[in-house]
Amino acid sequence: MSDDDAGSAADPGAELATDEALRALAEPRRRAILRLVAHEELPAGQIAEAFDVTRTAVSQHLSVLRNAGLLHERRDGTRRLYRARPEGLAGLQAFLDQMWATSLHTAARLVEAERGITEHDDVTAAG
Amino acid sequence: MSDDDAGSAADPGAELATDEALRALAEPRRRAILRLVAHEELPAGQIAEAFDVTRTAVSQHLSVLRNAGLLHERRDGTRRLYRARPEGLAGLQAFLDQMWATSLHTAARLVEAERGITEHDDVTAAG
DNA sequence: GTCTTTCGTCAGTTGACGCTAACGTTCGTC
DNA sequence: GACGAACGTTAGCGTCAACTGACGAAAGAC
Repeated sequence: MSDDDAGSAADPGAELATDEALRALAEPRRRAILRLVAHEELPAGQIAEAFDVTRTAVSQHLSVLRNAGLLHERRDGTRRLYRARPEGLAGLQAFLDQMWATSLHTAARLVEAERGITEHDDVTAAG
Repeated sequence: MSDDDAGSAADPGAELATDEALRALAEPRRRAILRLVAHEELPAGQIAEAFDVTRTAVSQHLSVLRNAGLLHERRDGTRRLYRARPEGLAGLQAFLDQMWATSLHTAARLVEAERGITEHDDVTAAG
């Protein structure tokens, strides 16, 4: 908490959750897994069969996704059924919405300011 | 394009753009930079001063963000002014929206199916 | 109790990424 | 033309993350 944290978010807790979710989604294979279990609930083995990597790799991906709050796990005997967890995306939605609104507002403001310069009008409206 | 691409998106081009944007946003410092230039247009040097890493590191982050389409660059003499580019987030918005809708729909469907099992009623409504 | 199935976890290796330091480039000034 | 300022780029290094193979744990079948 010094002069280092330049663009800090309003809620640090939400930022941490967003960080995990973002890091989890940054991997293409994890996004593929998420898309797979977004359509239907599937056991780990069946998810692993959909890719040409080992079960181990898929299992680790599932752990990352689950820790990020993006996956819902349900036990069924020896099997573990997974499905996407919509709530896990809420933080990202909020992050993107705020970023979108802020940058759009700034862009509009800059365009207006530049138009004021190029047209060389009186800038009584500004301020 | 074999049995490997399990959860392929509808538009492969959009997927590539989403991948770059997601990888760019996975880094906390890059998100901080993006938040910084979302509020106002800033030269590279001033952005670098906001963090306790070298100009080089910040410059590389700026490159990543720019290549991901998340940043707008404008020359002003020797200076280069940066601001967030809202359009770059559009692909992510679409990705999240679709994922959200699909997983929500699936979750509702599964709940309904399980309710049909537990209540053991006639399932004439299903289908 | 024993065996099989399903799945997670633990070392170990390899590739990717972020950081620093040094150098090159472009622009403005005198 | 020479100099300084503002940035980008490259090479090298350390670290983290993804992958594989081997092992362990939990649940059902016999």
